[in-house]
Amino acid sequence: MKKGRVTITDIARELNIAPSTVSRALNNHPAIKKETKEAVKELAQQLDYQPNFLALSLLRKKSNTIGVVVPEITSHFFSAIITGIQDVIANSEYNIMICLTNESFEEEVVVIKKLLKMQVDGVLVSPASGTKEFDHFRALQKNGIPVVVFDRDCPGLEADKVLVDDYAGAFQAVEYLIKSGCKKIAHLGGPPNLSTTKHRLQGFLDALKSGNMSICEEHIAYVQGFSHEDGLEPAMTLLSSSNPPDAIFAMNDNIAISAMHVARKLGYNIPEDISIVGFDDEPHSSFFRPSLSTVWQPVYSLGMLSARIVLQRLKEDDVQRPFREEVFKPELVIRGSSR
Amino acid sequence: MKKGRVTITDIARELNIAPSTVSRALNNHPAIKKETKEAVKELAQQLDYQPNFLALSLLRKKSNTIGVVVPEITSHFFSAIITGIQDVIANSEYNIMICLTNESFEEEVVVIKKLLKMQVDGVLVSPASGTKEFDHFRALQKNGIPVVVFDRDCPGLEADKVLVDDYAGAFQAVEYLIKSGCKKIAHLGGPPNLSTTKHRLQGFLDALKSGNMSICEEHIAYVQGFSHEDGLEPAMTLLSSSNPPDAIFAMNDNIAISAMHVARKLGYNIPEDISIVGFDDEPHSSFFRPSLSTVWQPVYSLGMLSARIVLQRLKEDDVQRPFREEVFKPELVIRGSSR
DNA sequence: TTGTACGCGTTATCAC
DNA sequence: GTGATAACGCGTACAA
Repeated sequence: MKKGRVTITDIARELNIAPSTVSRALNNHPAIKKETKEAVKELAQQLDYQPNFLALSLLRKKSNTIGVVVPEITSHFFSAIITGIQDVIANSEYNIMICLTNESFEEEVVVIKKLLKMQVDGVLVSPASGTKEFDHFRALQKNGIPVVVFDRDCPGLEADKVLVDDYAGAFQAVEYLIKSGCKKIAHLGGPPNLSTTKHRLQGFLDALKSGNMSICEEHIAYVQGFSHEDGLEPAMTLLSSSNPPDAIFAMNDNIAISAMHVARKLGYNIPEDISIVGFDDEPHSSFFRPSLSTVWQPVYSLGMLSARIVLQRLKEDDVQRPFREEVFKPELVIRGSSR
Repeated sequence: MKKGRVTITDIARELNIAPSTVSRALNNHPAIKKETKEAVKELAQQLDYQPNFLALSLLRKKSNTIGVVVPEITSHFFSAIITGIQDVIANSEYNIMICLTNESFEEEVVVIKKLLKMQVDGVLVSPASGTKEFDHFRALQKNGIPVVVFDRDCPGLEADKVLVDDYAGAFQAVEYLIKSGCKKIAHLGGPPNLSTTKHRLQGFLDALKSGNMSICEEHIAYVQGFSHEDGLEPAMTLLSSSNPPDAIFAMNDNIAISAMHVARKLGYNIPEDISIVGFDDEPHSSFFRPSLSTVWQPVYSLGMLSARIVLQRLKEDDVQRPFREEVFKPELVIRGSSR
């Protein structure tokens, strides 16, 4: 009973039986005398015996850990997804290990290597905005580690995927802006490489086309990142031009809020002079004045489903089921920032 | 070279040497022939040998993992702290395991047990709002696991602590409100048990006292949680009473924003009729109209310092240095929601 | 019904 | 300089 934790050997010695018997008793092995079993269990309880997780992991070649790789967690978007993941995993035998890439491809590669070294059993990943190659993910798969991609797609990578129909969300938002009478609709897009950026842009373009509106190149701008600050300059360029738009469909709520901020500074009335629509529906977005129209995404469900898919893969083990691709439908939420 | 990962035994067999020699070569043991060393390293590289983390952990009785326990991560506050922690830990030999308690004492106990079972080497924790006893944390310490408490204090628990001077922050905010001419200052406090709630309340009370203002019980209300929704009803009660306040000092930005929302609905002009000050300085707070006056906290630094302290404890090992208690100073940020 | 022996992958210790 | 051996804690095939 010294410093170290109590092991089955300690219990065995105490009871004058073999460690293996203790092991069997603890694991409810059928062929074990009721009395020994009870004696063992009682002593184990009394000594507060805890099975050694590390030893079990080594023995089973299974760390019971699932890696979760995300660009960042300070936005509500990813933190809500992670909460969904966590709530599912917490009720399983697994633990999750959250890794941040800070939107950097290089850091992502490092993190994946780390997870590989740690022998995680599965990985959930939303790639960094700079990630164009996916060989690091394939390296996981080659080692038998199932990979589930969520929110941001990895084109060409064969894996389970849980995505959002960004195209439909964007299309719906822009279609609504057209119907509400906007004639010059601009788009503040995200980092160009991202699947979400591409799909939302395409939804924007197709909605314009289907509404017989002309597409004006100068009404499309891109932001460098996803924070409020990243939206200020592009919004300013857009709104202070000689041919300003009368509506903005922004990549996300932060950017939309920056645009609102800039628009007001320039003397625009919202929504009278300009309509603004965001994407994500962050909790505080409805508290702005005017409250922000936006596209809601089922973030929590997205996290939960991603986690469930990994757990199922882990259960199947060797069975080779085809990859799943689940696509959630976002929903337009009309509030005060648009006509 | 079948499914399993390549081990030092594989390399040893290939080279007709002993596994222990391979181990020494890989670890740059001084007494080892240059040629064997090079041969081993080359083959290891070629075979993409990865040391087995699990085996090492078992051998060293050290998981190289640090547990991080927080109530939630959807607020910017905790997610920014975690980002700070992660940025420090990422440059060490350790990994972090983030666990959410959802502000529940019961879940917190479960999570701590899990971390104990996983044999984490250290734990960073910010207790749930319902946590009043700390025996589960003491259980960690008894097992030789250093505990660092951050942001929310655990009174009576002997441990390293990284806190914020909530009292000073609150005092400063309320003192400012008094100086700006407010006569009836209300407080929207948090869940009563939390150290942060208590200290901010005390700062509020003492500032009133030092300003020779009377303290009006009906101008103090409490919210159940920290989201926008939690602030609506208490704010409504406060503002629709027969004796409404002309200023509100709120527990955090979310609650302050709810109060602004309610105030506007009731026809108040901000800040002419009522001043509102929050706490936290969330990134979007400056984008509200009027922009929110609030108390800024050095969240990222708080996370970094907490992580550094744990790392140092882990390095010291057996040395019994006295516990540290670091207190960060918050800063009042005056913006448009106050006179 | 229970004990013995072995292996999971690695390193430290003791031989040679 | 290098090889054999033990040990970390556990589960299990095999033997009794």
